[in-house]
Amino acid sequence: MEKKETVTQEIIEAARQLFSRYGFRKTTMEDIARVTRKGKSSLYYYFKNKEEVFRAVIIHEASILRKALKDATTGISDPAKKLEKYVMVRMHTMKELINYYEAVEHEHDSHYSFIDQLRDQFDQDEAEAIRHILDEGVAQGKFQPLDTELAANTLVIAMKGLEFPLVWKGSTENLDKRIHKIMKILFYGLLKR
Amino acid sequence: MEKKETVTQEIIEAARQLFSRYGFRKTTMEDIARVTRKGKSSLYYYFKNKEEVFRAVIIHEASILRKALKDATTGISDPAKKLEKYVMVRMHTMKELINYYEAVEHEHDSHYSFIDQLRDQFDQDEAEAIRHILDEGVAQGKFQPLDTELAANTLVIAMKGLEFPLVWKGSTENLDKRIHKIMKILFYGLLKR
DNA sequence: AGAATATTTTAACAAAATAGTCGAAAAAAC
DNA sequence: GTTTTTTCGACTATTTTGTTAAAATATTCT
Repeated sequence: MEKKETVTQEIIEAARQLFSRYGFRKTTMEDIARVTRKGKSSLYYYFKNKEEVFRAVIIHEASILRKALKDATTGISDPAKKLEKYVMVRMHTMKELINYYEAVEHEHDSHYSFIDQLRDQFDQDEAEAIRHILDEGVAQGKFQPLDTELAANTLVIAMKGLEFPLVWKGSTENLDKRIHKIMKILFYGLLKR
Repeated sequence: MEKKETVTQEIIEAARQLFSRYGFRKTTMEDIARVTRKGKSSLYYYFKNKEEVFRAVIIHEASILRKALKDATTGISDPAKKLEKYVMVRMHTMKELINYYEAVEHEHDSHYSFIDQLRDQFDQDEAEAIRHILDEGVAQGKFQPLDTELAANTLVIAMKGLEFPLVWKGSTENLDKRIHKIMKILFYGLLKR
């Protein structure tokens, strides 16, 4: 009945911890089983395979991120501030997810195309969310009239560009400064006046 | 010549990072090789096996800890403050070494007796260092006369007792409070007056 | 109760990963 | 140019790991 759903969630939570700490490769089904206090085989009653567990975790995390972004920006009316807040939260949250990244980026060669699929989906959603903010800005006469779809895509690419150094050095101050700098450049080209 | 020593140190440093992040089990020789930009086989020119690398790392860390303790306490003349500082630094540094712990504690059953050896040696050194501080306190008339050897051993055991909850929750504030509390209790039973 | 269904465990196995070996090539020292 | 030191790739043996199927156990329903 609902038991299955509960256990599924427990497994996802356990897997989330492990994946985020050790990455996909170094996390074994046995690790997950141990944390959930189950036999390794029992996991296969809830998930078809390891990849499915990973997919579930990623989707779960993505929804968390989406909610965080929504919560952080809903109160803000000024589009510029909203955009900056969005980028800020997005980058900081993404900082927690580096290990998934690493797990994914490195063995990108082989058969992990489902990740690319998820990523593309997420990028698309993100571009749309940003475009919405940009449209708002244009409608309010705060932003210059522009191709918001193109601009949104550009911003997504820029954020992805910022992610890579994030993997290397975990210094939060530098990240904030970098974000601020880029946002400022962006705004001075974007804002009317 | 000295090249060998240099490379050995580089390997130890790389292994240190990896072991502390992933633990003994999840760190592979290939991981270490990758970080040091060497072929996996090359490592065996410097170390007999994985266990040897681990041993070298542990020994290195132990010496670091010893130095940190010495540096932190040498300037302090008041034995009570010195003792508190010692415990504080020791616990906080130990916090970084949890992953070694995990790596060791879990597969304690099998052939890792060399760890116990190292641990015993370290405990002994520690007890001696603490006893020295206690002796000083007694000599200065700040501490009640007491069996300093017994007291030192007790303190070592107390610190080890504090380590376990440390594995569970990483909250630094709670740790500080707990340490403070214990130290206070200890001092009120220890200090003259 | 016992039948039907849901969940867990056991045992097994193939494929992948991993620790460790060896000899030969490269590089460095002499 | 010979010797010594260092690196590396190919190979092997062993262990780990993902996955499956069937048996065992627990839970729910009638």
